[in-house]
Amino acid sequence: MSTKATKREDIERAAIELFGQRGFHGTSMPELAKVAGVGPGTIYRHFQNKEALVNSLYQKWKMQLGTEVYMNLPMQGSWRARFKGMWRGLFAFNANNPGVIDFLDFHHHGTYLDEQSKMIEAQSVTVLFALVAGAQVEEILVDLPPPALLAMAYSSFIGLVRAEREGYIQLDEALISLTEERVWAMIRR
Amino acid sequence: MSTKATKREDIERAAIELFGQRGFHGTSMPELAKVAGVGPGTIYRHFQNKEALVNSLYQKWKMQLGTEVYMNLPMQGSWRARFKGMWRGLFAFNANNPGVIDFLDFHHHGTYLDEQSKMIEAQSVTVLFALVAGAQVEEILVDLPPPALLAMAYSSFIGLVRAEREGYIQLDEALISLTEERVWAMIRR
Amino acid sequence: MSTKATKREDIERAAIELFGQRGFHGTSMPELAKVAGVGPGTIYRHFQNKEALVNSLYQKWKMQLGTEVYMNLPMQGSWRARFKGMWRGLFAFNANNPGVIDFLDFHHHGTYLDEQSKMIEAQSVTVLFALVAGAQVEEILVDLPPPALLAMAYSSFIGLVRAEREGYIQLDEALISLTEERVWAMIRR
Amino acid sequence: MSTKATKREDIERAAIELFGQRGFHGTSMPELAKVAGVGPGTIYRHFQNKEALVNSLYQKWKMQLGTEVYMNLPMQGSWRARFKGMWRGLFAFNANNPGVIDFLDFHHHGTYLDEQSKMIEAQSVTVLFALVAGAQVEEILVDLPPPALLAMAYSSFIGLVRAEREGYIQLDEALISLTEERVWAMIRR
DNA sequence: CATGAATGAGTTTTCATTCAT
DNA sequence: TATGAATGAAAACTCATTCAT
Repeated sequence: MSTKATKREDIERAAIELFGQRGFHGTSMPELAKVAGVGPGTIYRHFQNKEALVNSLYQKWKMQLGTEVYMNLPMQGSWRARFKGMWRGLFAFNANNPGVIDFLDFHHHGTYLDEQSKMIEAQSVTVLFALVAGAQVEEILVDLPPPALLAMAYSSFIGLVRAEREGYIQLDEALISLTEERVWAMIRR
Repeated sequence: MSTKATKREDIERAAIELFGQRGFHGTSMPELAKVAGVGPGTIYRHFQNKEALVNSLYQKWKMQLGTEVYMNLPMQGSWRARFKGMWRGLFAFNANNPGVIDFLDFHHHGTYLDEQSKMIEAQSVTVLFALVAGAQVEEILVDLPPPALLAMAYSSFIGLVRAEREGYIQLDEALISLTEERVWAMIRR
Repeated sequence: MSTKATKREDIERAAIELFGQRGFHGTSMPELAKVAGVGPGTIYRHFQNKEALVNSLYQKWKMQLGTEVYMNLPMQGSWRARFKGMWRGLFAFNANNPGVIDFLDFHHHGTYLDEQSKMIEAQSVTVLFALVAGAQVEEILVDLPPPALLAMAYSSFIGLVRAEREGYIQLDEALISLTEERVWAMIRR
Repeated sequence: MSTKATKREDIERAAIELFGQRGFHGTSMPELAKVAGVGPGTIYRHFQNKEALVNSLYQKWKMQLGTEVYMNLPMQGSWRARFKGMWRGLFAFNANNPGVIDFLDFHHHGTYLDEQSKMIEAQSVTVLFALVAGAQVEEILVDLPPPALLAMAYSSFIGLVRAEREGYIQLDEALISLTEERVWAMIRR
């Protein structure tokens, strides 16, 4: 566990937190450095500049989210089981990586995202569209445009995470389970 | 149609557009002035400063949204009819005031929102919680914490608006009707 | 008494007051217009610009001060009587034209004074130097460099005016008379 | 001799010079930075803003002036000796800290002075009033209101400093001594 | 490698001045 | 002639980035 690795992680943690709360332009580098417990100059030993920092984080976590959620998705079970896996995977990811969902959602359409970030975003969307379309072919999911279906389901997740962050609810096992049932009721045929 | 009113409206339109797309800190005043077609100094004849501008818009539109959606809400009809009214009202509002939903959602948790803005936000949330709780007492809506139920439903709306803005879907009458059915399926007992 | 004359006078009065209190750069034209009770544009119908306004006032009052003080200066009396006349003349001028002494003193060395203003300033100084030198030749005044003698005497006047403006003293007949005696004691041989 | 201390001192020197010559509002920060030989942003690393800068300087030098002049004031000598000490102390201060007297006099009544600055000003005035009143009780000084006496004496000092700055006189030992005699003649009973 | 003082380009904001009414 | 809304150049101030230590 070298010092470099630790400092870099401190910076990344602080960046997720501040970018997720105040946004990219609302977060200054000296502020970020202070929260990370490093000097402003140190950030530039690990990231070329502010844009490189957001993009690095966006790509890392967008891919991480995809990976973790897919790992929770049983490939041979029923569609219902798969959805259950995804839903639980999303909340597990959020619980294990606090602030990351906010960060990803906030920076979703930033003008500072580079080609790589946009590509990863587009790919993950494409994969999900295909998944939904597949379930529709099998007459499992309701027959709406996949982007609409996905938007409603994923936004529901986002909304619940936000509601918890704002202190309105507590996302425990029971609530995750209940909400999973309701969202399934929304999207299933 | 005085010049003053027109300039102020131009500024407000440009601010809704740019703040909604790039955020508060991501929008510069000269940029905003250019889009509004006025000189930078002119903005300050109508709004004390940048913060006063966002807050003015936030308050105006948050209240407008509440008013318009409630006006579409039949007070003596069934709960189902009421929900249908609200859902249609939300999309009508979005269609009539493009960009405003994005603006309100983006600035929802800004550190630059003043007390007045936070109060309006809190009030609108309180009213909706009460509405949901009422429907739960009558065993119409599913028995989840009202904030959770509301978060899922409202976020679904937000998600659909975003999906349209990003070009994935077209929010026509048919789709609004279908999504209304699906969201109702999610929240009803 | 045309409207124009009145407005111009209102502007001049406001300018003397504000320039004398906050200085040239510390006074804004809209502010000045408000105190004068006119629109900002109106000032520019009477004065080419802000600099022309100060210079006009500086020249007018510097000359007026010279004239009034000289009119109180008996040409055939004793030097003592002449000084008494000047001293009384200065305070009479200050009483009749409140704020003007502050204005003249404040703007004494402004970079915005034009050639004409500087010439009037220089002339009035030259005349006074000659007067002092004359009294020294007659062995009436103490033998210091005229600028030094003048600086001490005139500054004493300024100091008294300031002290009254700040509320420390009341410049009534008695005090003017007493201070005249003391300043004469300072400068006489 | 750290770089930080030097830069801060450069800024303070430039500020005394420019504020003393052109006034607070007549001096721009970039201009000040250029004279100080630093970047505009550097000023803000040492002073919160322009007002904090003037106030810091005003307080520092007002107190320094008081201290230095009092140190030259023999406590057991005659009143005459005390006055001589003060008068010499004032000119010594002016010679050692060129521009500071102009700065203090110019900013004496600025609207940008904060409570702390006004308090220091008020305190120094109060102390001097008491000193004068004490000398009057002992029938040393002439019986005028202390503020009037003080105004005349201190203004004479200011007038002499200004006259030198404008090139009319040279404040050498001899002239300081002679003016001291004349001012004493003015204020003594 | 890490730092943080220094920088200057860019931001928010002010204000002298203009000009359509 | 008087106005005041509008302007844009210039002011105060911020902050991403650099570089000497």
